[in-house]
Amino acid sequence: MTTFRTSPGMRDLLGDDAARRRAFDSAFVTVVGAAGYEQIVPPILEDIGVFSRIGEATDVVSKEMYDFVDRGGRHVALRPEQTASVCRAFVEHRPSLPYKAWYSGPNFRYEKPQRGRQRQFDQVGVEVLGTDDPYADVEVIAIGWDFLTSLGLADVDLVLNSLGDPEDRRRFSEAVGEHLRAHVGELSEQSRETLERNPLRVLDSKRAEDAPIIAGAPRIEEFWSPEAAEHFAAVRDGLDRIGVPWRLDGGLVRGLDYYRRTTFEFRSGALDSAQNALGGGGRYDGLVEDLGGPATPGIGFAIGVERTLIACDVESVFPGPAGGVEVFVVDTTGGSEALALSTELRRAGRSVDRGFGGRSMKAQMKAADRSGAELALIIGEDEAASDTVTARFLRGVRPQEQWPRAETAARVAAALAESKPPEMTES
RNA sequence: GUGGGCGUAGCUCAGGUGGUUAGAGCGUCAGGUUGUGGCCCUGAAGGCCGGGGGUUCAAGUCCCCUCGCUCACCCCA
Repeated sequence: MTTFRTSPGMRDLLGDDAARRRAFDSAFVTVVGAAGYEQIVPPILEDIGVFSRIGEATDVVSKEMYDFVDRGGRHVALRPEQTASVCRAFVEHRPSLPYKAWYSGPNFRYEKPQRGRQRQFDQVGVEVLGTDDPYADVEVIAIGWDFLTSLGLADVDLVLNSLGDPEDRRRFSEAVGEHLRAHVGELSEQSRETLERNPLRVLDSKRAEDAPIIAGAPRIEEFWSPEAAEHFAAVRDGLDRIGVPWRLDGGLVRGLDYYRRTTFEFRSGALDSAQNALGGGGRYDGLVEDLGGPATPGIGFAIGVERTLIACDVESVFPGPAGGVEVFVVDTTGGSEALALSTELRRAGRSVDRGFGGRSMKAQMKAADRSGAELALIIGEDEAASDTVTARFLRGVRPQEQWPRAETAARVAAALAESKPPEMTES
């Protein structure tokens, strides 16, 4: 018999891992919901043209796309990221401005898998379309920062840069290319290859032999237009105003071609430097137009879920919820009593589990213990005959009691209310 | 895509230079307690040793191929 396992770079999330993933989402929703963002759920599959606009020169588009021709002859692809999809949806539906949206879901890139780099990976993110206000940049960055902080992460750096306007970026790229080609003999082999494809990305190199040449390279700020410089100054002032710490890095060049002006990255000191980016984003004022829409400015970020959870593990924060039920029903009369009682309690709003298969009381009690339940409700021959249940308290010293069957739901409610600490009231 | 390391029970791992029925801890199940979990004790189930081929009287162990994971590079979240 052949067995199957997950495809390379894809994995199952069970039990606690799935619960943690859900809690991660919910922490994100708390932050973006508080800022007036609405959810968008674009399809996972799009016409490949949607993603080509990310940049034909990028690896993400040129080498890593999961694309195929469907039965109708359409050339489609699984999304490698979601910004392009959101912009396509924006053009298709034209929501009112500014359009502030958040998303959470899987993306696909055909790469060699590694820890913190899956072929199917989840991202959460936000996009703001329709305003070029620098304080929109600040809001977006602050949301990312506050979200990571809310998870308990402490060892995170916000790295900031501005690529200027498209013309600035083009001139800068040219000047950098010129400089690097003048020193091509001193560059590392990898950087020489990168130079051919995208000179700016050489600035990202962390190899020691490249450092002196990079240090002597032209600096981006010399190429900023007055407008771009002013925009970036406002972004930095805004971050200072709300106490989000940042660090300038003129070498920050993100992987996708559509960025202009503000770019940023959240880096974790808890991860290896090769994969220390938890997420990042920037301004992409031309993308909506590239997708056939009206000239519309945009800014957003995406945060990698798996990688961020690894950082949480290293920092020992965000363990995720414990799970479990409140009540476990033990039935040694054959199971129909547990069926009836657990259904009744569930309909009354309690979380209840029970055993199957008519196992011994000892086995059922073990299961009750493992279920995490506060309370075990036991129905044996005696209880069935006397129309009662035995309530056994699993987490404390309270002795077990016998309750009239008809009062069970009310008694359970009272017992659970007593064992829980009083709810804190929001001020 | 390139190179290194590693694949033994559900999980974490032992298994010098090849040598009968492949082990431990944890977990699971059952019993010790003929109606009571956690602690303790006893027992059981559970592996074609990632897959295929080769060398050998004999392969978990050596060789080749392959798949997967992992690390580095590349790239990126």
